[in-house]
Amino acid sequence: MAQFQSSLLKLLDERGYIHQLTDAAALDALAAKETISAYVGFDATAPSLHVGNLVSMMMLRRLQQTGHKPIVLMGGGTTKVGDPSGKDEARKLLTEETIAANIASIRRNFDNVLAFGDGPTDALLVNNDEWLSGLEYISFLRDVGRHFTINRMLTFESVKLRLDREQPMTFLEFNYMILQAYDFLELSRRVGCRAQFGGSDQWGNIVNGIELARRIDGTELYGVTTPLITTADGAKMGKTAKGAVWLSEELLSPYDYWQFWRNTQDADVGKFLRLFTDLPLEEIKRLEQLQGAEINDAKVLLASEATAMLHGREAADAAARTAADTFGAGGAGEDLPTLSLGEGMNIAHALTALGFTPSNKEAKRKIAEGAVRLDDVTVNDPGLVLTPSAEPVKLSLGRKKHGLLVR
RNA sequence: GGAGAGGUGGCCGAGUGGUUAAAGGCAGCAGACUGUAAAUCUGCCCGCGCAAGCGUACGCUGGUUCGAAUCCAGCCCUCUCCA
Repeated sequence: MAQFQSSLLKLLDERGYIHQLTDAAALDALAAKETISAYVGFDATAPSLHVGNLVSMMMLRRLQQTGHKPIVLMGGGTTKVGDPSGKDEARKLLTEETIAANIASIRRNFDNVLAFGDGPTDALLVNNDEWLSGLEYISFLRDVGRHFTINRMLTFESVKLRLDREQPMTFLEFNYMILQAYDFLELSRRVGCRAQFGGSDQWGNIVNGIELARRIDGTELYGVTTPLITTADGAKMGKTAKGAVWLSEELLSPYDYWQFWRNTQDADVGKFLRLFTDLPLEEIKRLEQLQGAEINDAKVLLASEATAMLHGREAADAAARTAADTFGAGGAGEDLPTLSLGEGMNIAHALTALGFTPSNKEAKRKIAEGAVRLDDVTVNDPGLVLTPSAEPVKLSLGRKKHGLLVR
């Protein structure tokens, strides 16, 4: 493993963020010498980022921690075009209003992760729509388009995949990678951005940008990609059956977010602590070596630190307290999801309303299996009608899903 | 353009007239064991309904039949080979 001089690359390296870098020595020297700025591009297709984006977000945080300037690039313009990779069919195009609303709410995902402002190392948020929408076709083709060969573009994974399957790929989408490369050039011109970070799937796009800037402006730019973060059993991290693990609390409550981290596998604890918390490495080393039930302490710490970074210390503490009350003491914490019974409600409907079961049918099955409890007493009657009581009642499905029924 | 093969539940994949809400696997959920872990074993796994029952479902549209995922016709899409 390379020995880095700059605190930035040292930190990224020892915490496990680095998969590939373009010119390691030069970037290292540059980061050791001066304050640099680097960016990560994010899609604006949804109103929130998810855990899959977290590694890149953390890279920006590390950048700021080591005295550099992070740039969050929102793909307002590129989202209008649609990334051809990922899904194998063309995405539906979003309206400008939706994109703007998405960007505004994604910005809040960063509230506690980065410090924004006007200072030299304060984070900056830019929208590539600023420069992409104003592009003039002919001059863009002459200045930028001539640096891309179709031959090369056709070899890109995202393109090849489509063509191999004979799925249509529109000219619009085909331009996506050029626009992404152009972003890097534009950011280097506008704010002197020197590096781009991204997932390993972004390697091609990053290299395109670096090459483009070298050819047009003669500027040296750098790229760093992160490894694909998988769980110990090989699954892509953050993908659950219910979909993405969202970062915004409107889509996933801080309590559920805390639970997501709390349920990390033993084998992943060290890796995740390094990537997703600011805990010192010596402590992480100690924590990941805990054996048996003791490693649960490390998971609690992981959950609380990760939640605090996103939702604030207060929300993290509340989630931790609720978990301790519910799982440790066998009681019920105040942070559990609650359901208002109103006039009374069938128990199966309540389970579905809380999101514990996908359908009433499934809820009844779970009751038949003996998995449903009211204040820790197993429920046997699938037709049970719940009536509101003064005191909240705890409704549980299995070991992990708990909710409060209130009047 | 020609010839062949095929489109089945979240995914893979069996099924070629009735007992088929559709084998099996994966994923998922629950139970046991544990540590809110992993592994393992067991159960569940379209929806509505307290229930009886009802509604949807095997690419699309129509047809044959008491009865169709299964047969027929047309259409759409995919794959392989030839031009």
